[in-house]
Amino acid sequence: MRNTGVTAQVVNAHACPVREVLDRVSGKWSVQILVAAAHGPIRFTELERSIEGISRRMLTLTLRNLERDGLVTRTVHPTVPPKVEYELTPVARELHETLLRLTDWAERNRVYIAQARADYDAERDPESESESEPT
Amino acid sequence: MRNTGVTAQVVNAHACPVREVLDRVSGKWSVQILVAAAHGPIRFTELERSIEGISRRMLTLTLRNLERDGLVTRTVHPTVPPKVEYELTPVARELHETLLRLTDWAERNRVYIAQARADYDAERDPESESESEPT
DNA sequence: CAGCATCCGCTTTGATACTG
DNA sequence: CAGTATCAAAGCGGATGCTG
Repeated sequence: MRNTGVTAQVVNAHACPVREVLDRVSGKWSVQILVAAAHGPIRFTELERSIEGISRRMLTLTLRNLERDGLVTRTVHPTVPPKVEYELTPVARELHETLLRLTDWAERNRVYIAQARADYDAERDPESESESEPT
Repeated sequence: MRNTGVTAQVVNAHACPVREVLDRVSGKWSVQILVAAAHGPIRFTELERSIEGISRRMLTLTLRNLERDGLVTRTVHPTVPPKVEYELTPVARELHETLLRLTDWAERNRVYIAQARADYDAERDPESESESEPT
């Protein structure tokens, strides 16, 4: 995320932006957060619970990065029990749309990929799969 | 890449496929390779040189994963100096198309994001930027 | 409730050297 | 040419404990 360094810049102009996106989205939780927040303003704890596997630390860190990149807005309500809401920015909503295309691709080819993996693994380690017929 | 574990599955059905894609593409070099190979069959060394920052090890590993997922085909030409060519599968080409959308998003909003970052950083560390006016 | 700081470990990556 | 094997370094993520 933070530092791709020189390596990313040697590739064509095609790849650079791709890397940019990826670096911004490749975080283990970034996308989940984006998805969770896509429905509208959401509180810290809400996020924490809807993603669940995430730790507080990661939620905070990722949120910060997202905020830094102008993808989410952070609104603090100075109430007695603190209340902070996060919301996607228009730019992030666009990204979310794009992410949906990827989702679509994943869904359409999920079986293909699973199969490819199975085949590949079966050939490399036939021992663990007695029911297949390599030859 | 290989193991997202339980954490990925607790999120909605929306996010799962996203994670799948991400896990498959989030590798530091996966996308570059996909892009580099999108032009047609390409040899190992060609890839190594066109991506440049990549190490042999990483190129091999990433290529293997891509192959395992059925995203690239590996063709070995049994010639005296070994010749191996990699090519995207139709499925990978589709992914590549989708990646292009992301690229597009990145290009369209690159400035916005850079600005957002600058602003954010300026507010957190005004010291290093004397020319801005925090207040 | 929301968030930060610290420590700690696993995974990923890189450097280097060797082989069919 | 196209890998593979090994080793060490780095980054990322998790657990825990402490605040406003």
